[in-house]
Amino acid sequence: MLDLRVIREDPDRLRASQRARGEDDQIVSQLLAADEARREQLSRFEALRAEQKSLSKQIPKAQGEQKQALLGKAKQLADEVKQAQAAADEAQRELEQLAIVPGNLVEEGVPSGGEENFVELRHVGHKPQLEKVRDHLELGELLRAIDVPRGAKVSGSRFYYLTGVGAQLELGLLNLAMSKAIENGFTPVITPTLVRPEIMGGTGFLGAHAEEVYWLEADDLYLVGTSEVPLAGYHADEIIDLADGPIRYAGWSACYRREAGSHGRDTRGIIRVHQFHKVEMFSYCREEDSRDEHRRLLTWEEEMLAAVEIPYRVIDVAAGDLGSSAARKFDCEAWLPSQGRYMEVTSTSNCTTFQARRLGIRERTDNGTRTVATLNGTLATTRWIVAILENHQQPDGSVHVPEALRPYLGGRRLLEPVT
RNA sequence: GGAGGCGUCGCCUAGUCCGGUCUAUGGCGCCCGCCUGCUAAGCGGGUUGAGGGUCAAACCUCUCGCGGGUUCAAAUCCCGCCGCCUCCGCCA
Repeated sequence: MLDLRVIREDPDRLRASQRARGEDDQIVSQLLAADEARREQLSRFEALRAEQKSLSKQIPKAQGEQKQALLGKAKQLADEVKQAQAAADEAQRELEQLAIVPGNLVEEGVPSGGEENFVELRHVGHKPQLEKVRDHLELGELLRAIDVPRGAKVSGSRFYYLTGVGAQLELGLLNLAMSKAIENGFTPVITPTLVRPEIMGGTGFLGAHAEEVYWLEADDLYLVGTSEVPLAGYHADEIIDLADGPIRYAGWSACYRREAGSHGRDTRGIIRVHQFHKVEMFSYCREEDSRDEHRRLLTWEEEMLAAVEIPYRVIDVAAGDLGSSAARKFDCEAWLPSQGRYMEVTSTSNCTTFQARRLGIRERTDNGTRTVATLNGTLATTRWIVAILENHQQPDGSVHVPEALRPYLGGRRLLEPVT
């Protein structure tokens, strides 16, 4: 949700932001009108209510006929107050419904356009020179690391088992990510993965992409698609202290996605699955610090990619592909030898105050409180195994283990096919 | 799953039975000022948050876990929900 003050004071900025996203800027005028209407209804209600209050004070003192007269008057006034309140509530609701429509104000410098209009910022690492390329699933099966048929048997399509070195690789990768996060000052957190509707909605995941989210009807709980959700909810309705700098959490969780709109995409292997694990960085900071914090999150992501020796590129995601809550988003995409393309492995978003406003996360200032900024970024996920297997494959189907992961794989430098 | 108890402005707490004088009491902590060689103590004032309003104030509305209801009037009565605690049952 946007700050209404921004809309009042600088509607043109919101119009420009809407256009950059490729969305309608008419909404801005509608918002201003709704805001004005709400203000009128509210002041009418407040005036009536004040009158009612003073009348209520006179009643217990009055006697006999005078009291009866006051009671009659009060009763009439009570009806008016109720009507005025209903009108004010309605105006408020209308405003809120409009206010959730526009996405976050796009940060300056974001490329405009849609999904394909991203800007490549840099390429890092070297693509492997391979004569014969096996894809991650073939390699995973040779290593007895990935078992898709049994995943499908037990749970359906887009489910899988990680077995043997596959399970070790996953645990190692996530542990490495956690260790690095802790070194960088993050507090490690294992989060709930079932959350209430307010939290899911407050984080912005029940908007356009509600279809992506699993919902447990019997309990009215949602399965999170990322620990960003419970980490954003962690300080919901709290006033936090940012005097000593950003508050940083590294969340470890299972993630669940319905992948409802992606039939036929990435159907092979474990690139796009319903359940995976992720270590997610999450920062709370002051709005004016959020740009710097965003760059730091990106740096930490790149350090992690360097640690597992994967070639990647960094892209600056275009305005139309930001999703509603991000003001800017950088993705790191790993090279995928089997497909000759890049695949998203991290994504870091600066949500500025967009999420925190809905969730009521503020800090104290000299005159009152104000909404903080939230940011998130991926540190490692199950999908990384795809990039690790493919980029480190050897001609015989074995896989080189990046040095940083060796401690988690019994010191092994090479994973070899099981015969 | 069963039974009972609880939720008040940072923390603790009075108020809830019996609706109006609650504009929510007191203490602790914190902030400002006064006083006192320093410290401690003492004295006076302030101290939930949100939305309006103002140059700034004053001031107005909402806020006693959340939502609804009854009433001229709700912290107080009624209903629903959420959370916490105790005991019992079940369970990794």
